[in-house]
Amino acid sequence: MSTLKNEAICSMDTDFAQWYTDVCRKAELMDYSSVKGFIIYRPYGYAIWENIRECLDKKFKETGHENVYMPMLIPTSLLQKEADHVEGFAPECAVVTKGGLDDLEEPLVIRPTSETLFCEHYAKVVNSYRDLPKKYNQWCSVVRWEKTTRPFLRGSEFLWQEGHTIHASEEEAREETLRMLDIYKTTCKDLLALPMVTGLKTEKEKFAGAEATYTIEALMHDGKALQSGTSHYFGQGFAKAFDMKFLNKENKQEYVYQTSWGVSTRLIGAVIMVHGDDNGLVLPPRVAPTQVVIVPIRQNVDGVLDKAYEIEKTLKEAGLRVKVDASDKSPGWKFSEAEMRGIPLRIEIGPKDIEEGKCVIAKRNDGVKEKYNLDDNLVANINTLLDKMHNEMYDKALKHLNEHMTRVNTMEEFVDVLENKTGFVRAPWCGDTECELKIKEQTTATSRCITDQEVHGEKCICCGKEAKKIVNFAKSY
RNA sequence: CGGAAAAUGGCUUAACUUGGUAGAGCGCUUGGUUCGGGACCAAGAGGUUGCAGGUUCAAAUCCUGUUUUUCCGACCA
Repeated sequence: MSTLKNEAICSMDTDFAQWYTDVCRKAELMDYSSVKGFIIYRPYGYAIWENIRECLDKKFKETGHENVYMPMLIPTSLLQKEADHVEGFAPECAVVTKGGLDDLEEPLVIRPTSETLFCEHYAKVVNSYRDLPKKYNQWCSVVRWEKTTRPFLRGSEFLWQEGHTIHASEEEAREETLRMLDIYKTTCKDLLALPMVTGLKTEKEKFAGAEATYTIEALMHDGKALQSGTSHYFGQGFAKAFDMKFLNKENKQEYVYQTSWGVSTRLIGAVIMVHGDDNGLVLPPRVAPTQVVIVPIRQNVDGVLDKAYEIEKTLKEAGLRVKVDASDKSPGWKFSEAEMRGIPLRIEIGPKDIEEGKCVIAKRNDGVKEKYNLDDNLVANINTLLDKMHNEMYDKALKHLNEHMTRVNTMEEFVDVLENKTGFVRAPWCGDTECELKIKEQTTATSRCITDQEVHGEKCICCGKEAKKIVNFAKSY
């Protein structure tokens, strides 16, 4: 492995925030627009999102969900129907007040999330238990007027999917909430090589209007947590506010049981901050827009480019996403470029290799270079390498997560671990929002999720009262 | 939203303190030689300095406002 450092990218240890920004821009994932918090998703960055979307969309459909599209604008009065919901979202809404040159009768909110729109629609179309469940999803962007913005992690506009389902029973809705949480978790593992910590949010952290919020939390390279997706059980809260009733089997009116769940382009931020290194992005093979880049060496020597294209054709036919870099840059330049963009495998092919009937394949995650025969096994070898890389990346991330998951019993330990070791800190908690706020004030750490660990007489690290839960705390993005 | 810093060809930047024709490196274009970790030669193109005002004979430079970005807090997916 070369020790060459790309000068364009700040090293992670020098300044992690700067490193992150450098990677986003130099890997050409995004660019800034002239409106604060609204970014341009460049082709390479958007392609990652498309791959995430494709994978999830398939799973949503397999589990009986249908895609729909709701309007972007919500009448203010509609957003205000559910008290907790409006209280949670009102401070960060962008509002349209003019149509053409005239003031609007009623201001229209640009959707920060679409619960209210789905509720209004569901209330109209559902009459009987025979109409249930309704399991809709939409892919769209939402707008939340954020004060501090960062590419992919927190934007004023971001791309996401929001699933909204209604059911005839609490049991079925709760099942749905957990099913979608599991789909998120397994997709993160199988597609993005991201291990997730999952659990229930506390009262303070849960979604505005939800009865229960489940979360998937990832641990970034710098020891901070990132909420990467949520799945909510709403009970009948919205149903009552929006009058979503159905006639059940006993011929009685009943309110529907509801869920919603979403993941966003924030997942791209997680991929960058979990897998990346000082040479740039490192993309998990299954989500990488380009899985293999072929770099011809001495490409103007007869037969070299032909061979490169021949390999490309073979790999493409095998369903791999592959590109030949036939630009007239030097090979070294191409290597660096491919590394910066996180392309999983790089095939080097030159006159010497062709003579030997071989090629060199370099792995992005660890830089290991090996020779492979240019024979019928090449595709199989590459697929093996890609799977191996995926597992190595997941295992490395999981190791990092496990090493930064610390159980403590006192406030002193809590502060010490948080400051010196970073990562998730597991601590007993009495269940009081008061204590959560105090912990946040003292340490800047927030509760990320409640674990399912049993409590055996431990005391709350904040107030010393009987603990009710063991909670994962962390500093977070 | 508070505190700090920044904005000059595509990128990194010089000139700003002390006002006087915006300079470089990389990248880009054309031609040629190269090619196993960011190659080289030659000839070109590209900026009026984030935006808006003000001061001045004269503004990248001084003043005011504003927008965007970065970092630190508060808020939040």
